[in-house]
Amino acid sequence: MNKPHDPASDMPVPSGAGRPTLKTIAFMTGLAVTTVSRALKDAPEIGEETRRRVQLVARQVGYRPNRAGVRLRTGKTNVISLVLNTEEQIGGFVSDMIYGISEQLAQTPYHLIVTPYSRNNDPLEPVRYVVETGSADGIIISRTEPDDKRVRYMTERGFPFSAHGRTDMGVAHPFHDFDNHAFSREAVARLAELGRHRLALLAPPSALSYHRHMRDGFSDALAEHGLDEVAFDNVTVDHSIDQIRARTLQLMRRPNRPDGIVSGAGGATFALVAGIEDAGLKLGEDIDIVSKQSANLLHLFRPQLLVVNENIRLAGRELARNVVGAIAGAPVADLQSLSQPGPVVSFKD
Amino acid sequence: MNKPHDPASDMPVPSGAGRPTLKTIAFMTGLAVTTVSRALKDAPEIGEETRRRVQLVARQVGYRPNRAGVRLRTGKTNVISLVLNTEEQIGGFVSDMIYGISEQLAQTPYHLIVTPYSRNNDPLEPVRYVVETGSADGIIISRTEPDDKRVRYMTERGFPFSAHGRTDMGVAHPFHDFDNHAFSREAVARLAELGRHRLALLAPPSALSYHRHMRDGFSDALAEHGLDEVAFDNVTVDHSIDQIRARTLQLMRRPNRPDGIVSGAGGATFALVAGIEDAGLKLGEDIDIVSKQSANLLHLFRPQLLVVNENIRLAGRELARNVVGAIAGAPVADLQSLSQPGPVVSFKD
DNA sequence: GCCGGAACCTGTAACGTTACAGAACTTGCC
DNA sequence: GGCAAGTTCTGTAACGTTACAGGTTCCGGC
Repeated sequence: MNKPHDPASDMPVPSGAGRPTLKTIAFMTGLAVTTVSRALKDAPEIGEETRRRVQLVARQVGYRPNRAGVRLRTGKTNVISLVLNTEEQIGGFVSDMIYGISEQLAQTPYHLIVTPYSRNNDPLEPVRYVVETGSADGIIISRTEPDDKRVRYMTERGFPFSAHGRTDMGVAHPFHDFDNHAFSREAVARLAELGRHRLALLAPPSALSYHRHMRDGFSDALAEHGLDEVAFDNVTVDHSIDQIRARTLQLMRRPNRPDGIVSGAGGATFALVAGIEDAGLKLGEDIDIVSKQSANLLHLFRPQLLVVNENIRLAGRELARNVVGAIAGAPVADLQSLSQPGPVVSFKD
Repeated sequence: MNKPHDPASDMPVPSGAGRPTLKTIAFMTGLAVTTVSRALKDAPEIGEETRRRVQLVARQVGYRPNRAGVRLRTGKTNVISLVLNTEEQIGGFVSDMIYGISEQLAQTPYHLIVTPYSRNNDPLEPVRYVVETGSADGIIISRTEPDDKRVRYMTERGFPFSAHGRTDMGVAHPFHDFDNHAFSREAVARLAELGRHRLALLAPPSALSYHRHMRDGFSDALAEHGLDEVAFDNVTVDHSIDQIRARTLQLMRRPNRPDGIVSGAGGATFALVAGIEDAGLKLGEDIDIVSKQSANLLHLFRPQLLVVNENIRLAGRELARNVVGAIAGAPVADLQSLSQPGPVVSFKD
């Protein structure tokens, strides 16, 4: 009666609306959908002429693979998730990070999706969500801890990720980090050079990995130069401006106040300086500060500040590169990088 | 011979690996996949008990709809795209924006994806990409222009979006904006109050919508208070720190230099102050500045600064709310909001 | 007893893609 | 001439979901 699968009879291609699919190209070239699919990804079993023909047509009609189709079939999402604490510190840290990641991903099929969590939530929660629902192929985390639940979770499951910061838990994993040990060593060395003797450190929260790095560099350099430490550990760079300012004021009123401070974050340094000036002391005379910064503002704030720049955009690029590498199965050793601090910069004319 | 579709024989459910799908729940409840799908979305033609049973099982096994499946079938992506210029100005504007959007989207099925473009690219390009590939259900744009190609493009195609900033092209569309007209009026009023007579405006780039708003508010208030304007239009808040600083120095060296400045952005104010001080002038004595800011840093920078806060996180929330509303088909009039500036804040003790 | 309709459920197909198993045709070799 | 192997293409099925078109059961009314 009726031949099954008469290709002309079952109207394989929608009238012209919508964007082109493999079916559209198959219809135009007279080939099977499978062939088209393969021709577009340069599979070996496709004839040279066919391949060229298909790719030409695909380009002409502006074919773009349907992400949902690919994702459903292959499980590959072509998405990288950046997991962020939405109450992160002052100073525009995150913008640069995102720009860096975007920059790097622009040349790949990956999209960047932002997965937030708030401070009161478990940082593992968003990671678990992404892994369990398979909503991304890889994750970028920050605020890494020495013994990090998220790193353990993803490592155990073989889920590709990259961490902003190292861990200390005996697992090799992709990361990018700034060498905070070198930073605080350099900072102390500079303060020693300036004849400062009693130094304090405004460090990151002790839960985070780079707390140790910065603190160790600080201590090592103190010993090396024979300087004294003034304890300043009731506050971190993550505290609010008002808290840092108030605690700094307290500190500066103590009889054995520091004459040099190393600050781990540019935003915090604003508050630090305010506290110092609240105490009636003068930057560059009574005390010197070496501060890390990611935005280029401190030299305008007080030209007496000594500054070390941290390039967060670069970190974003590296992290994106690493997580893409991890997805592609590159060896972990190739996916780890440490960014060295530049020189301590002075602006005193 | 063999009965077709013996439900027991064709192993409908994978052995236990992977996460649960509708099929899993269908198998567990003994219902059809269709029924399960409907029960989960509270369709009317499902029996009360069945609905409860299905929902219970779904909750127990931690069912989450496969986004790719939904997307492929319905075309709905459950994604909002934030289109960003990756070379945006100093000051961490974007972080807060993203936090605000995330916050708002957290209570919805929407994910946030960041779609970047660099300055040399056409701003329409990423928008076209998202619309053409259907990679999001809605878009948030910023840096809105009075006659905005992107707004026109999306409006013509009926693609849901929300703009950070208004347009002036005779189309009603969702937006959130800060009332920059009110800001500059207030700012001028305050400077008038302080006895300042010759004012300059550090405005946003003239291509952007809020340039006009801020400039008009400025001019209106000048007229109202009988003050003079000192031209300062060879530089905008988007210029680099060094450029703003240098041009400010030039400005302040002119014989008819201003004794009051209104600054449209916190980051630019840093450079502005630097330029003023380069000229040997003193803030609060020779000149007063009223500046908008989104990060809370200016009062630490110079307590003499007068400040108006702009809540970018709020803007993010509003924009997210608006674009979700637009997707849901809410009337445009409900998707427009204007944020009023707070009072001019002073920190001189 | 039969019909109409409500209430509730099922089966099929399709979204766009790719894995897999073949099919058709060519070529080389004995 | 026949057959194995290679080359290049095709067809089917499946990923998980929902739209749509039924199907079955039950009940009330005449």
